[in-house]
Amino acid sequence: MATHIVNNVQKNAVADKAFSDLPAAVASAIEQEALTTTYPTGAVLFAEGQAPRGVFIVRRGRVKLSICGSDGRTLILRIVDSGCPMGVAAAVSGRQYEATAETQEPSEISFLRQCDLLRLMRQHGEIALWVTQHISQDYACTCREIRDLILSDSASEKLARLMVGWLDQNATATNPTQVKLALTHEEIGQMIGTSRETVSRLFAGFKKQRLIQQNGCNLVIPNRVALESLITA
Amino acid sequence: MATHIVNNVQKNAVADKAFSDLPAAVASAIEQEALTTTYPTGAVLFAEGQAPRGVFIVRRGRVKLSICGSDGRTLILRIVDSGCPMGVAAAVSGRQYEATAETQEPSEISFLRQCDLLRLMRQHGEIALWVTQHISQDYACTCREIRDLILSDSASEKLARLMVGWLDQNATATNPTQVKLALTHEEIGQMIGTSRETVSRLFAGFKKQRLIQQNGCNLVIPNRVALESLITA
DNA sequence: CAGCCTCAGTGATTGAGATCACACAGCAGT
DNA sequence: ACTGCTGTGTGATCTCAATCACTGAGGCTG
Repeated sequence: MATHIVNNVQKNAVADKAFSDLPAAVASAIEQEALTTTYPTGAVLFAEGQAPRGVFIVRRGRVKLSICGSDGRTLILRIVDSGCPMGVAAAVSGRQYEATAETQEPSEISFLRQCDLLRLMRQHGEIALWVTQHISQDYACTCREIRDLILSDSASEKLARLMVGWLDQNATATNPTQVKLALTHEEIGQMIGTSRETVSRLFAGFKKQRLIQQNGCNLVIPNRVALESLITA
Repeated sequence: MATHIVNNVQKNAVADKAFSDLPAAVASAIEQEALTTTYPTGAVLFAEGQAPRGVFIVRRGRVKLSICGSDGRTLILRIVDSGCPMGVAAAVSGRQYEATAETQEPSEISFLRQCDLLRLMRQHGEIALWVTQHISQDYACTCREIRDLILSDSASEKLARLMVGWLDQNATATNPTQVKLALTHEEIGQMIGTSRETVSRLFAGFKKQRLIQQNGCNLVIPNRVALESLITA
């Protein structure tokens, strides 16, 4: 019973976060239309190239957004967590999904059908604006991604960049120098566009240089500035 | 006199193209608010990192959209031509411009202030939708860009991809196997993320393999299929 | 416990492309 | 003609990371 209550509290908190920038009435309009489901790890919500069916909103869990080349190589665009909608651009434009969304852990996902989304957008200007701002956010994020992949051809710079990004996300945590490492070396490689082996070697190198320490899945970055100095170099 | 008339005709045609998906009344609402100016080659309309001032719409000419790394290297996202709005995402979200826009030839550009754009979006649902679809189009385009840069680490594959893209844009031309080469090798390198010298060498190689012929700024691609075979390879 | 996964660490080799360093062609201006 | 300037073509060298090929470490299941 206790856990049940806790779950409800969490759900509401997440809902607030998801639609925090919308009037409550409008948010509940979305809530009514959306269908929420629980997925296991590794579930594919939608795949690159599919015709859009609607928008998925992460309520709980983490989802990996990636694109892949014909040669099978994968690039992870970003990891999406609670409160973020996915596939908005595709749903609005009718163009095919630009990426593949796959759950990284058991996740609770809300789904809003394309036609319902468009209708809601027409009815409520605020929703249209909300959608637009989320797309432009995704766009900006993708531009940063592309920049980080190009402006640094040294793999160590890319890794340093990624880690600094982790620190930024962690700014509010109790221990801001520590991040939970929820990705395999392979996945890290897919985020920065290098091979798994290179990531292994870079980790070893960073440890030797005392830039990072690792115990289990906890990554400690004692000296952020030192890491940042790798970036401009 | 004759040339003057021709110019007017072109302008109208362009305007039609720009707002072809909007009701005429709404399009003219935009026209009224927008301020059209002529820029020389090399003018910077807005730069990466600047606070957004509004949307720029290309009426005539071509504009280069690029992002650049701290080390000075540049990546050209795309070349924008008549009818396309630029900086929409930034104007809508209030986030800084994600790229730099620079004219590649003398160009006529309309400018719509951010506040006017937002007001128009609120007043006319169609404009909001139009904006949203343009952003999602930019997003999709950027995703393709990122894919093409990653899924091929051989430079020749990237160049082949780029050229096939040129052919696609040229589908309607009188001679569909011929494209006008309006970019320097340096710029081509910036589009596919390689050095100028590599582009030179690749061109030489392609000519030797009879994949392309070049006289002046005309590029003839006699055998599209052969070029495409480089891509999956 | 043995067998079988997935991850991680590390050496050896290799190759593609960056970089440096030229030479040259075309074109504008004084 | 002389001087710049910008864009191009090409050789020589070098460096970084991909790739191949292992060895282990830990976790799960039968």
